[in-house]
Amino acid sequence: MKTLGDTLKCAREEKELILRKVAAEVDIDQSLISKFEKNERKPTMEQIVRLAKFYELPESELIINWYSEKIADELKYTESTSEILKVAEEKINYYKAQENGK
Amino acid sequence: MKTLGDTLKCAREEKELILRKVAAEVDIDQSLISKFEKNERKPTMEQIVRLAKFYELPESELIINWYSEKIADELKYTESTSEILKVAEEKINYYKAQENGK
DNA sequence: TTATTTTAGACAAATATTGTCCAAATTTAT
DNA sequence: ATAAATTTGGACAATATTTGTCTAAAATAA
Repeated sequence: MKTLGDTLKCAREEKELILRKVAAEVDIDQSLISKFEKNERKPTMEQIVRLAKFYELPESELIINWYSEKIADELKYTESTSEILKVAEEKINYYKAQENGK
Repeated sequence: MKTLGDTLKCAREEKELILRKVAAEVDIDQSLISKFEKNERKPTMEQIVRLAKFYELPESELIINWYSEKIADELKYTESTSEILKVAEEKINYYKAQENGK
């Protein structure tokens, strides 16, 4: 299972960059970036965008990983998760339909 | 689309109770309960449990609603939501499998 | 070993959530 | 219509959660 952290770490290793260097370029503390790679902290959306740009990764891939991990974290110790996700999707579709027909 | 707030309000009206009364019984400010019913605030899990008990509603129904609304809120203005949910489910299943085989 | 890179942990700063109160608005009853 | 009761909105303080920063320990490479 490839995590957001894995993706970021791979991207950095591909380019053979050290944390200090990336940190300077994207203006994020190197310790934070290390934690992103180890999934100990979640980047903010703005950080995601900057990292995607810097590593030349598709932003959408990172965002999908970001949200799905957030949700997985929330439901990790919960029952009826597939039911919850099913209902969540229904509600989202309902809200979005509302928005369009506004 | 039946919300958690709808469920709580219906339950209260079924029993013909006023907010003040419920508030006293479950020890939650009546203004808060009003907001729960209008989906302006989310109850905490503890409050969910107390309300379910008081109204004699299945706790799991409320919890499913609670989580699914939380997720729907998070994804309301996001793209690729069904992809996100799909990936989220995969990750959850992965984590849970890990837990069992620990 | 020494130098470099990565990681862990503590802590303050910034955000977000929650509970409480009160008065305005709404509804119901007289 | 007025008065009484109920519901609701909004402001604010209290709490909790998340985030950024720093420092030094741990790990890795030279």
